[in-house]
Amino acid sequence: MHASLTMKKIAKELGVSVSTVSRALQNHPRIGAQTTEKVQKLARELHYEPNSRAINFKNKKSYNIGVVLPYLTEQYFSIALSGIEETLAGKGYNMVVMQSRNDYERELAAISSLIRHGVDGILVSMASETYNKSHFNDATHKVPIVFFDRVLKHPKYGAVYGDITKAAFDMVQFLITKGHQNIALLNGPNSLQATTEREKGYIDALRYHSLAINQQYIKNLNLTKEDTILKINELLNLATPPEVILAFHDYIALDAMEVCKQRGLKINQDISFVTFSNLSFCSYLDNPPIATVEQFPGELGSQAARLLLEAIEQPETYVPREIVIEPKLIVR
Amino acid sequence: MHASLTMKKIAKELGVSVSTVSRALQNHPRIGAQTTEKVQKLARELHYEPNSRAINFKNKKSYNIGVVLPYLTEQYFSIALSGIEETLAGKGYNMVVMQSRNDYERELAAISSLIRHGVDGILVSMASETYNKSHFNDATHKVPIVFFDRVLKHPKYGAVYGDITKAAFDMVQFLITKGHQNIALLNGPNSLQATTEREKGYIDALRYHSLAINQQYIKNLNLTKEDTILKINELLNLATPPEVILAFHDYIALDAMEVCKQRGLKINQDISFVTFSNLSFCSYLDNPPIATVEQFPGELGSQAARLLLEAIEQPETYVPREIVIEPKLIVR
DNA sequence: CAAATTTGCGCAAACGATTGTAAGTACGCC
DNA sequence: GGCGTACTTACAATCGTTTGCGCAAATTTG
Repeated sequence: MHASLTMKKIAKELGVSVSTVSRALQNHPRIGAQTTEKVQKLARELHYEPNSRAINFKNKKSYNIGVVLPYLTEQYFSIALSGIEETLAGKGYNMVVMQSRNDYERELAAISSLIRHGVDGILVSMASETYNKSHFNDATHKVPIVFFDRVLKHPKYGAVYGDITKAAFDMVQFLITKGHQNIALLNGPNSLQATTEREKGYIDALRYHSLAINQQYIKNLNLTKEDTILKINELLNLATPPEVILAFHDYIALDAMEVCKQRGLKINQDISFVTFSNLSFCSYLDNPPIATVEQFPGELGSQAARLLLEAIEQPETYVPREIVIEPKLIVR
Repeated sequence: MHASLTMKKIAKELGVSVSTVSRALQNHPRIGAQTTEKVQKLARELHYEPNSRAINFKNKKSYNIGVVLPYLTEQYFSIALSGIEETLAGKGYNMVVMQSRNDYERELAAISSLIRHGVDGILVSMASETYNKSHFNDATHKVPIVFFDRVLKHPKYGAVYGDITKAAFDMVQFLITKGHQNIALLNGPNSLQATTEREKGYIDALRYHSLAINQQYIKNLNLTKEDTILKINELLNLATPPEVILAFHDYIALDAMEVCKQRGLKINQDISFVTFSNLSFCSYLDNPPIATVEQFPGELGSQAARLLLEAIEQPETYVPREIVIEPKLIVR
């Protein structure tokens, strides 16, 4: 492995100086044509490749971007990651990926590890358990940070996210116009901004259509399966159980559907579901959620990557800003 | 951002030399107690962090590992990636992820990009369209390569994979003991080693139980949905259509099931499915494949990462080797 | 033909940290 | 008091590349 071929060797071989080799390889005009040719020929023959570690050191850049997200195995995030990869690859950057597993400590460790490894910037989709946000503040003194999807809204950070309030509003409005009245909301954890916005859209739509708001229809989940089962049972045990359940995630809907089936309810007949994530496998279900919201995670990731690259490459003119991606209602 | 605090500044501030600062921060015994204390105190106050780019340069290491796999969005690979991340993080390494999208050119570009970015080693799960393998040979002159799952078996490379032949054998044997005779195989593309092995296990099991091998029951797919639909229709159009179909992937089974349903067949009644990947959402199906093979992708990734780290950290004693992970038959 | 300009190339510093070697001081011992 | 031994710290080289500057030789100009 690695004979460690440097410019020095090429220079010695040809009896010229290292600086001449360097300039010849860059086609610098101050180097003569024959010398340039001679150097490039030998470099090609020896398969010379510049030492990226030395170049990174000199340029104070690594061309690596850190990405911190809750779970790689969640399709939503892996699609976002795909979008990020695509955008970065086009600009010569690679991505270093770490999972927070929705854990604050891990998120902290991931960010500091990325900084220690010398990434040029960081894309973050926050862990649901992140209540203390000061580590982002510390980190941003070192490298620019852009949030995507699970964002921290603050003028200091760039952020790319979907308009959850509107998505929830549209969804509820769709259900109302379909004739539904008893619509429950299986919402996410309180720590996520999206949870608040989803609830707002839900309430706004009910108000807009002059329907009563039943607080018992609104449940916040903590992302564990037990809690989902608990909360769906609470809904089904109500005097007037909901006809439609708005689940913030496909997997939540699936778990809830299981409970319904066990209780003898027929999905899309006795009770229907709509969701907030459009995962590919749902189309294979016999009774899929009747509607869903496409949030374009790939686009989210891609835009966030673009924003971060701007922060890295034009730091003088860059102003952190927020980009909103319009979600789209999909009726099955 | 970045005031670029270096040892030089600390040294100047305290009127000592840079080397003293360096050694004081390492608690080197040659530096006096007060000096060490003084340096560390100031470093703490100024939030000094060593410049990782300079250290990477000096150590000729980046503590970054490249990972090239077909698709991030395939749950199987994202689980493997999770396993890789976990193992690497424990050893102070981060991972740089790239997708080949099963395309040879992209795989090539990914590997050379990783090398240019200075990763210390590369984990690869090969693209299905990779017929020419010479780029791996070129790359391994620069950094060690370890394959996982979709491996290239060659003494030069480490490799971690599942025993597909045994898995297929066990699966077919299970079906035979359940009384099935007409078992078809929807296999992967020819370019993948696993395809050959799966076919071998399938044939071995039939032979072992003295059953005839019907070549019409064996179909190789090219991973496009159209091809899957075409091949499943060919199977169903046979004079004696199969009772059970062994699909090499859950998504293939799902697409095939769709076709069956459209043709009025009842899943798990008129025709059954078994698969070779145990994706989480299948448990939510009303009629899931009756059996599947758990291949432990996380374990695969984790072991591959361990092997690669060995190649990187003990290059003198490292000998490339193959690690086989025993798959497990799961009956639903 | 001398002066001015261009052309071609090497020297050396720089990036930030590590580390072998040297050099200085203080101490104890005979 | 001189010398060996600790002890403490500084100097300088090094990793591989880039780049400003300077110095020759070649060429053009008046």
